[in-house]
Amino acid sequence: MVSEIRNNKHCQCPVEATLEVIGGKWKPIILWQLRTEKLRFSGLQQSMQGISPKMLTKQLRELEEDGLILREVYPEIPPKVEYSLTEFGMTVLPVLEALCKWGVKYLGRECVLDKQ
Amino acid sequence: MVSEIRNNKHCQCPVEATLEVIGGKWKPIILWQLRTEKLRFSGLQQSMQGISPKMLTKQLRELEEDGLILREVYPEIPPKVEYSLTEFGMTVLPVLEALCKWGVKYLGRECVLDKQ
DNA sequence: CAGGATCCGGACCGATACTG
DNA sequence: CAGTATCGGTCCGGATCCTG
Repeated sequence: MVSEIRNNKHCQCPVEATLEVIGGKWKPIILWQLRTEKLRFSGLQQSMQGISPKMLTKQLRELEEDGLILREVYPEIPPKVEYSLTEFGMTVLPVLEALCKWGVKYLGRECVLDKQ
Repeated sequence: MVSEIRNNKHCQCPVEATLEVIGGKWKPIILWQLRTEKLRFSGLQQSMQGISPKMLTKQLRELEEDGLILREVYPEIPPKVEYSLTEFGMTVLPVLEALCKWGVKYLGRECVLDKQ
């Protein structure tokens, strides 16, 4: 199923595959929020300024399909759903940190250029 | 200029900024191709199965704006243009390798799942 | 050779309203 | 509370044709 999606998008290349998984607009933030704690849907929504429920749902489902996060539903009224990183999901954190580190360098460099 | 683009896309976050820079569909491949050698437009086009000239141009211009690659025009007829990595562009290679490494893990895991 | 111009479908993504 | 449904705008990216 997941591989079908991948194949549709011609993702033989590991780099592209990774970008498909974590490259979604909100996915890095979601993963980062879940790094230290389980969060509920509303918790995530609040911690991410202004994301629409539709988008949040979509990104969460994709991350779940890709095995990075776990979705736990508690059969209660009102409903309660908790999201957390899987073990595999945690393996992506160093990648995010690498991206972040380079991003800092890039943004800093950009400012220098702007001042010239 | 670059920062305006960035700001339009709300890129305060270093991770997102990085993804904007290298997240383009063909950009990782371009950067990877230029890792070891200068290449001409046609050379790049051949090494990347089926990219249209429009897209290649666009991605190259963006990478140039972001300071990752250098565009050298030789005033000849017929025209000759060579693309190469800048020093700054080389600093992104380890990031690509991190993405690649995790991608291999992800794709391998995916195959395992598919066989079950 | 290295692209620019144009057209177009579809994906991405936001806003809003509604529901079990 | 945790979503779904619907609408609509923007942009990505491919195909095709054209040019200095």
